[in-house]
Amino acid sequence: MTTTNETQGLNFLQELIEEDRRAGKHGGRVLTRFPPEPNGYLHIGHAKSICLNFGLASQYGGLCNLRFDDTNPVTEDTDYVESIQRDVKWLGFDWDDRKFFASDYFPKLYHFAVELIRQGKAYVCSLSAEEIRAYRGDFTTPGRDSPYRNRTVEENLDLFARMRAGEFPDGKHTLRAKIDMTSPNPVLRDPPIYRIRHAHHHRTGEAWPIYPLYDFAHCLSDALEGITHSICTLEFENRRVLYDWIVDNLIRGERPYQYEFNRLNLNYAVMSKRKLLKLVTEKYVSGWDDPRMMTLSGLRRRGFTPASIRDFAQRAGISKTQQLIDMGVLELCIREDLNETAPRAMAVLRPLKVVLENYPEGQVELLDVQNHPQKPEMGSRKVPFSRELFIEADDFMEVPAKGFFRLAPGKEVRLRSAYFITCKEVIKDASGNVVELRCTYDPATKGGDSPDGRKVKGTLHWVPGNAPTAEVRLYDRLFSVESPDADDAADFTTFLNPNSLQVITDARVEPMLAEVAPESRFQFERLGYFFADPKDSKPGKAVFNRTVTLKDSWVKEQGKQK
RNA sequence: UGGGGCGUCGUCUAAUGGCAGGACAUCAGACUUUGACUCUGAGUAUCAAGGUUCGAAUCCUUGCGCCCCAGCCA
Repeated sequence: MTTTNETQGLNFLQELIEEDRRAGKHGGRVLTRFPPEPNGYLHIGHAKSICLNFGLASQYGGLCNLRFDDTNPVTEDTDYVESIQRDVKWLGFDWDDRKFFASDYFPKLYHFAVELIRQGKAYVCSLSAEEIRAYRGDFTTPGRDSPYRNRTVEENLDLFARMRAGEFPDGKHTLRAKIDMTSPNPVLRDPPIYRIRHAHHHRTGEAWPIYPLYDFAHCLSDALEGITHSICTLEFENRRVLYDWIVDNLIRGERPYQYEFNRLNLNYAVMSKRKLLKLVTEKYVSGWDDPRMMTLSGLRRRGFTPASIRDFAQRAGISKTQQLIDMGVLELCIREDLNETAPRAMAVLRPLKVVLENYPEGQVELLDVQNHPQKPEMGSRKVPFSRELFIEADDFMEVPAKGFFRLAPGKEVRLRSAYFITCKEVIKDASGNVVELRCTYDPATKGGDSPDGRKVKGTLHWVPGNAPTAEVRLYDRLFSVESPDADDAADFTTFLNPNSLQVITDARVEPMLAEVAPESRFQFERLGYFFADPKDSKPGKAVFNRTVTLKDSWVKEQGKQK
């Protein structure tokens, strides 16, 4: 899955693991983990981490655990646990029976904490949250010791036991690691490792009134599972010394090590869970699986394939520099996949009626149309052709622009796999809108080839005049600026793209498309790749989501002419 | 401001003291029954200044810029 491109070197983590294996570290073993907190849905950035952790493991003959980092009961929920598993599986990865929860380790973590107290390296602090903050100092001024720092081991043991017993209200005490209040790294200024929280936990219920904090729980969970390489993102870099301090004090022998790589950012999108949550709860989008969301469930509903996302993660790459990937890369990945696999079909988004004046009234021909121009093995289908049809309104210009080689008065074009037609007359309504084209067809060009060898520049897609309708949802990037969250002053929602969703309820589609099963993928020729919506599409009432457009050098050309 | 990290084409990523390469994007062209796909070609980069060296993106020094850290979130 993570195949190393031959022209590329190894990334720094692959190098590091290879060095470790050469040196016989961990006995040559590789065990990684993907550690989501179940407080939101997975997004494309998580996909990079999943591909990395599972990919590295499989590349080096190891395994990757799925571990829910569920140490904060107030934000976490089983719905999230389920969505995360669904998404990881969908992406194509398997944790077998290695599904773990940090909450499974609560008893062991509690004993580790007691052990730390016994070593004189942790104490119960009775400062309030505000006081702790005040005592911590800031970047330039060192912190001051808590007045509770020198409680005896016995007193700490007693207090911690009573915290665990639920004797104290939230916030009354914390258990803190006793490290160094003057450290230049604020992470080491006696960080709290347990807090009192009388809350319902999605798995342990009311069993625990105290919960470990990330820094304490994560490294020890890694150690308990025998993780060798604990890979996280760059913002955890300053915490590595604390990771090491805890592990060094509590784990003997084989131990995990933390390494950091760059988080993936995409332009014209937001990636933080907090912001995605806000989009959902404040209804800027229809839900976590809104096809405009860069969540895995959103991308899935948009029509992205797991392979395209894996390819994307591979192309993004791993390093330690800030990464802002161009949306074009994601689009390339899905186009490349779907170009190979998606059968072609014809749909007209903005129908313009065409009447073929010389085509016999009442006649219907079933024309044979290829399902894929480069893949005859994908077969063909029949599309009914008759006197009345629809073409795309955009494919006609009464006064053709320079370089426009579609239909215009007096001009001849090809209808895909059908006939050459020539526009004879333009019919308008009272307000001057073009409502119908009167054309003639050349019976000798059946199938789209002219026996006399005359060429035609444009080929248009079409549907029969009695074509069924379908709903089509056109999606565009959710934000109109490259970095919606770069501006601290303005809320990111002010940069939402007002045109990110356009719903067409009366598109006309070739008959076969109206009966398609949900989750079918097609290329609508000349328009883009479309996906029958998993929730809303039904045979007889089709709803298509546009996954991505085709590249369009005509709109680009028009842009240049302006 | 103290600490931690990072600076290579517009973007992402290689080159591990020895020809700055690849991908995306861009531009030009070929092909085309999808203005798609495919193919061909082009331009574009080592943050800066010094130093070490036969030779520096790589090593050293100084400077500059960007990111992260002052939750009882992860």
